[in-house]
Amino acid sequence: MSYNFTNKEVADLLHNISAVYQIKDFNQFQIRAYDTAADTIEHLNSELKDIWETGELDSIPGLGEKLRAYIDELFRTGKVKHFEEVSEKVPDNLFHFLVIPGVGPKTAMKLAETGIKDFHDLEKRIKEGKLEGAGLSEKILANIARGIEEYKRRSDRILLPVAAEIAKDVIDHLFKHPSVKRADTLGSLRRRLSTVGDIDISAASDKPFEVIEHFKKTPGISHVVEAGDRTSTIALRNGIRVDLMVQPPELYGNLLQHFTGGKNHNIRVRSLALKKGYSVSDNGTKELKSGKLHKFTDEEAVYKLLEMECPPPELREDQGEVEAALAHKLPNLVELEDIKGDLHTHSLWSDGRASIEEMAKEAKRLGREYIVMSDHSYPNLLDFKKRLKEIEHVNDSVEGFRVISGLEVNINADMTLQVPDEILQMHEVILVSIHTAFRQPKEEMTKRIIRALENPNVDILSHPTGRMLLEREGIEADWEVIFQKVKDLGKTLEINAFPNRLDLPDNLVRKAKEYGVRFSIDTDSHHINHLSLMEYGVSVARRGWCVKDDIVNTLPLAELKSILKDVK
DNA sequence: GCCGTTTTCGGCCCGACTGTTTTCAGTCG
Repeated sequence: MSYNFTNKEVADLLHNISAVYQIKDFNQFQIRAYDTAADTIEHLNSELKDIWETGELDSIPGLGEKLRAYIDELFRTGKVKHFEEVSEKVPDNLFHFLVIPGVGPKTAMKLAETGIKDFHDLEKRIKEGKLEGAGLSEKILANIARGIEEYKRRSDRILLPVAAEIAKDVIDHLFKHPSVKRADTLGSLRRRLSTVGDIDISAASDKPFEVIEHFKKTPGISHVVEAGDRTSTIALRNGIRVDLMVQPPELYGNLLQHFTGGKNHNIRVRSLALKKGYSVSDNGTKELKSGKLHKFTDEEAVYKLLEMECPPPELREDQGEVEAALAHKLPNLVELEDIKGDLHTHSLWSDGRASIEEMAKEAKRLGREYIVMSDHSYPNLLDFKKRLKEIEHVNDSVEGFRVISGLEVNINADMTLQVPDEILQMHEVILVSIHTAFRQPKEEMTKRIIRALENPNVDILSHPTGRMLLEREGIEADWEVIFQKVKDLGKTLEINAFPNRLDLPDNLVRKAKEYGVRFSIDTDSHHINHLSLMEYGVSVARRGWCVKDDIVNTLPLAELKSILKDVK
């Protein structure tokens, strides 16, 4: 008998206990321990419950004796006595208010003590001016009101390419100020996470105040959230927040280093620096003994002073990259330029919006050597032979480029494939994927995928989890069993580059790589414009620590044939 | 509450901005 909690639920619980501790003015380092543990659990590669079941909780950094015992108690009994005791006199509704930007535990407590029931009640009372005497000044109340508006408008997170596009516009605007010498993305956008919350931007300039003033005039701005001497936050009309940090050019490397890494990466690096006698911040690296300040124009130098390699931004999550950088053993990650072809594309023959020839020409223009034309295998709609003829024809007419015949075949809910083997055998590359019955139980789903992989005609498992970012969760399956099977059968796992998929997700890519699995990075293009989305799949692969050799479509056509045997 | 090549106690990353604070608390990243 045990109770189920997702990683997110456990993380939220620990964050809530941290809030309770903050209200009670507990030791700040205890508070931090809860938040650190929560963050670690939220970003775990595997389900915490699975790790608990195999008795390996002690493999998780940041979980000591006490937190491990609490988590054990949680999974066994469904609750934690200590958590209940410590939150006994804390009103539950407090936690509703923590989602409002600018409202932390202390403010939330004041609101809860005033007898406000929930978010909507709060909104109503502020509008009606009924919150005087709550121990909150007018300015604070106005700030909360604005926070509520912002929270309501804020699309939770945005897709990576959307964020990248907005950031590009902001950076273009910044460069219109003559004093701006350099400008880049920072934070989760620079680390290329699949989805991004806030957009962080850096600028190098000797006139930070002027640049902040210029930033306040960014096109599309709704209002200025805050503005200081060299940092500022604005909210755009679409509800997205943009942070700007400015440093003079000689400190630009320090700035990039400080605001690129994830929280845990930064803590690791700065702790390490302290042991070596340095205090690291965006204002320079200070030698503690002499007080000497090292200023760096480039961030590589910050790491070099600490006798480390400079980890690529995508790796700065404290997932082993600090150790690798210290040992000078960072992987040489795959790059967009390494990609030679695209193994998953669609045309007018299924749900694509361009002909095979148009797709081939555009792919060639982008420098690719080949594509797999993998239309859906609609069994009653597709004239397979006629389509193969057309592929042949395009191969004759588009010179120096190869269209490989393929199909994307549904794995039916009953574990059969959408079309019979004789159809599969007519094609050079077969991708399989789940498009229906996403909510099957884990065991059944795992068996369903493995059955499909065991078909000797099948080459690639496409968008394996079926997730749609910001829309729906992926399927539940025993991924480690599947990865082992993919490896044993010599099949390929797809990293789907389409922006709302990015599937496999980066954490599972890393896990699959441990099993020695090889990957393809494919755009799943349905339009010629989609063919250039490859870079987002490459970002996922890089976040999963993939090098060139892990990716089959870095191979030129001649060598690809050694892996995809039916390719002529 | 966690952690260890200064180890089982005594430390724990660093800084910006806002409010009303004349030295600091709260929030955020």
